[in-house]
Amino acid sequence: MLTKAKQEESHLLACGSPDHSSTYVLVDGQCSDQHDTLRGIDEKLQSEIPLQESDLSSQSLSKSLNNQPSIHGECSNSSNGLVEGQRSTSAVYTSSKPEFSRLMGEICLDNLSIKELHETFKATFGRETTVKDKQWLKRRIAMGLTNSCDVSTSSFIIKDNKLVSKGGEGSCNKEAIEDQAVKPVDGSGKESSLNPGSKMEDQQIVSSERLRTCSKDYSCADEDPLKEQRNAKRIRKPTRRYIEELSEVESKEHGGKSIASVKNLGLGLMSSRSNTRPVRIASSNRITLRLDSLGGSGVQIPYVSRVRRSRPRKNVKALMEFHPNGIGMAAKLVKEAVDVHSSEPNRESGGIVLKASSAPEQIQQQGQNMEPKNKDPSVYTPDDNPATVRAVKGGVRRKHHRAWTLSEVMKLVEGVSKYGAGRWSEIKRLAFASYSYRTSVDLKDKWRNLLKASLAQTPPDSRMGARKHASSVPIPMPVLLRVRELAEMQSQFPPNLSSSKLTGSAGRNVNETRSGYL
DNA sequence: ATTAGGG
DNA sequence: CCCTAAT
Repeated sequence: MLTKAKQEESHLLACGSPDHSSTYVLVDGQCSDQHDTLRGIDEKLQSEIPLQESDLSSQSLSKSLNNQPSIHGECSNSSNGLVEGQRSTSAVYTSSKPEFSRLMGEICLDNLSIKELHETFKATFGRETTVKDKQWLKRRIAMGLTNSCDVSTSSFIIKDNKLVSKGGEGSCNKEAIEDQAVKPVDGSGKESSLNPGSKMEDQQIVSSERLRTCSKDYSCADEDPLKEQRNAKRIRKPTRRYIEELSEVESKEHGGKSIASVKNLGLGLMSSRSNTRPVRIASSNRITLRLDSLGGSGVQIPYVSRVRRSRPRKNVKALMEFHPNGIGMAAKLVKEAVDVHSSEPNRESGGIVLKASSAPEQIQQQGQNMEPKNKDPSVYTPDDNPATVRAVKGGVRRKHHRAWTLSEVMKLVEGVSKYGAGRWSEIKRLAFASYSYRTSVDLKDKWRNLLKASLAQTPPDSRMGARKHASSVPIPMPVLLRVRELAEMQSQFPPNLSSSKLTGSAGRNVNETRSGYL
């Protein structure tokens, strides 16, 4: 067992970058300058390809496209062997990935006309292309869909931005490249230097996870007493909310009032605090109102500038029991809020307040979270910077709403294909280890949306001109198709854990297969 | 602590 | 996204 794990680990390490996420360079109409630049480059690239093909990208390309059939073969062999009695979900899901890639890369794309290729390209990258070269189109699309990152595009992008030539690296660090693609010259060095750390982390997590999975598989015999799920949805009490989602209107009004109410309540405790931390009343609406409705005592609590909520909320609830009296509770809450600020600096709460004191925490945060900001040019948002929280305006939004990147989506899809829909925590820990935002719930939600989209994509282009959906990333249809496929598949073979009482060889194959993508 | 669903 | 209920 242990030795096997060791082997796998080393294999993993040998495979180079564990981050197999895609590196397609997306650009869409929103950034017009880049758009134009890229457009021009498309043509340029077209002619450059032969050259690069000969040296760098030819092997990587062939690796990404041609190598997979072998993996696939190996995989289907193993699964055929063991699918007999008890089905191994792992094996099944794992096999679907290469299948998909091959499908995309060879079957689909090969049969498409140039026009169709153009459409697919547009769907995949969110922009048009004028390139006529069928091969080139197929490759780019396949790349975008396959998550393979070693391609000519990377080197070329960097070249265009006059960045240090990363082209030498056969294995590309996607995040670094993407960062640089967006924010070429300035302080990006900091972030890129941090990347190796994340890579290591990723690897370690993966390998340890693999161990865990393995042992679990062996320990669990087949059990199927509860096989009813999937049919009946979980029934739940008609959910009763504490308070309706605040409307902007309400917020405005309370923004001004809360000051007064605070003063009236004479929470002197605040004034002492206010020396250290600038008062932020505008943003306290939400919590305030919530407390208000909870306590019923009309308490208004400032300072709690949109705290992470998950933690404080618990406390609020607990406190409610013992402090029907609003003031005492309020005091405690304030303290809580302060604690949160100091110990858990995060975008939501931190922002402004932290800016006053010092910034080192932010750096640390960046390092820990390895937030690949602005990975995707096409979904670039101006206030994407965690530190650049919406300051003045009273519109403290929720979690800043990070648009899902195509690469994120694909990671998600891949994760679901590997671990099954529903194992969000697993997917979170593995596929999304480097994305600190994106909670498992986020993943779940996104998957739900993807599913919806994939099922309702029948009318491809009815009316409703292309005005709205340009804002968010247009999910490539192939991906949607895969989503649908996975959904169907998983409804048939519920990812009932245990699933595999694999024989040694089967388990090994599964793991090896998976590492093939890393 | 995680997951499913409703909002 | 957020929130609650269920597990």
